[in-house]
Amino acid sequence: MRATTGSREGAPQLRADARRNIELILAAAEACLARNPDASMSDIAAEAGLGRVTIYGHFASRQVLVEAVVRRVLAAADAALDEVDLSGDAAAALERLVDATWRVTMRSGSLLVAAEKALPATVVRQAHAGGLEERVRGFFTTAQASGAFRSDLSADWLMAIFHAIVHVAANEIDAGRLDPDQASSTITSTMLAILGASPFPGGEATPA
Amino acid sequence: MRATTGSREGAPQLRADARRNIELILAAAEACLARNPDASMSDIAAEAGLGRVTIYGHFASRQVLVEAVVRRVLAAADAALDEVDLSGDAAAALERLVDATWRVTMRSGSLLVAAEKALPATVVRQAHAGGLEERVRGFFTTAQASGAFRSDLSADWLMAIFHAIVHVAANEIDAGRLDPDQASSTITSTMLAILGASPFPGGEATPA
DNA sequence: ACTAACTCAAACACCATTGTTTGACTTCGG
DNA sequence: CCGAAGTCAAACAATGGTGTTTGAGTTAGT
Repeated sequence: MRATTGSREGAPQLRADARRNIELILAAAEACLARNPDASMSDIAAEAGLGRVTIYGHFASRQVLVEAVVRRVLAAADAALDEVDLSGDAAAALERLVDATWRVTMRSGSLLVAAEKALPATVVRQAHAGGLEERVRGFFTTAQASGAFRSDLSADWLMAIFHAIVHVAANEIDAGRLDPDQASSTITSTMLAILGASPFPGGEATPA
Repeated sequence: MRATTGSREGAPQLRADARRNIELILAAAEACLARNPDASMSDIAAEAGLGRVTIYGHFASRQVLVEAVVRRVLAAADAALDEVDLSGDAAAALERLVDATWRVTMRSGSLLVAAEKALPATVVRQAHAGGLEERVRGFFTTAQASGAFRSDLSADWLMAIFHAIVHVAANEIDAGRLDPDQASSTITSTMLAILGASPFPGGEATPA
């Protein structure tokens, strides 16, 4: 091996199987860490069907690997959320946002926990800040400014609550107390209540 | 030492300093684990100002110690919440409940994480179930039945959201994005919105 | 004051993990 | 088909945790 890059640099021209294995490793690491943030390199290697040493051939350390996985997942999330139409009726836009966020979160699982444990914490926040957070915060603030959402709770607080509720839904499903099919609508309903907005026509049922 | 009990059993009649040290250990473990769920026995011993071996003299293993701490904290929480008057106006009762819960949570920190990592998970849920959860769930269900809170979200979901929001508040304070003095009122305001209830007279400001 | 209870530092065995090296083996690419 | 690139099992050192033993020192209780 030349330099245990793990990312693109000059142009080492990796062989085809090497590139394929890097992909396997990243996918395996993503799956393992989503299940258990403390997954070891052996676990990941086994999941990838490769030798543990092979991983070190491409990623210099566990930290480097975790960082690569986090970047990858966050990039995918960013791309997925970029597709979401946040214009038009705020309540309808929120439902679309929740749907997309929910799908993304299902894939990531406890990966964020692994990240915050193995990374300097500045890396995690910086990676989140680039695009992802800004997009959601922008949606909340403009909807607040237009009067569609209440303004007495800060956009930061709303974002934090939003993320937390999504995670709660995942936990509740895991505990068997929430039907997976109802997760998205339950999250939307809860968020709409917090935001002080009426459900859009055809959306959630209004309480008596 | 006789039997490394850690709890009451027959009646070994511990000496005064032993009893005092057990108290020190439990307090130190509570503080350490609240800070870092992975705190080692050495960390805890240092925090208590005792030798590591002394801990093993009273608690047979790390798991036993963590379990004891969890029980202790949960008992204290249960006692604190037992003091709360949950009768009368539902919104006012909620504010009292939030206040008490917030105070309790401030002390526990990430201890619950430590518990779920070191304990068989059945122990944790069982310990929670005894009194604590039942009291809160009971409050939600009766308030829902009386029409004070919306009924289209399950009491389980509401409880989970409640706990999550309290934790979010702690994190946001930690990140410097939330004023500690406003935490309790922000939580109350958010929960009232979710519950579809109007703030009680003299409570939170209503959004336009 | 005397004894039993308790504490504690040091050293031990044990285990899981990370990260490295070696040398034989397999596969890609020209 | 041949050489370079890549893989991998085995073995290695280093680290850091848990749990135990020992033996000497300290403290409580009577």
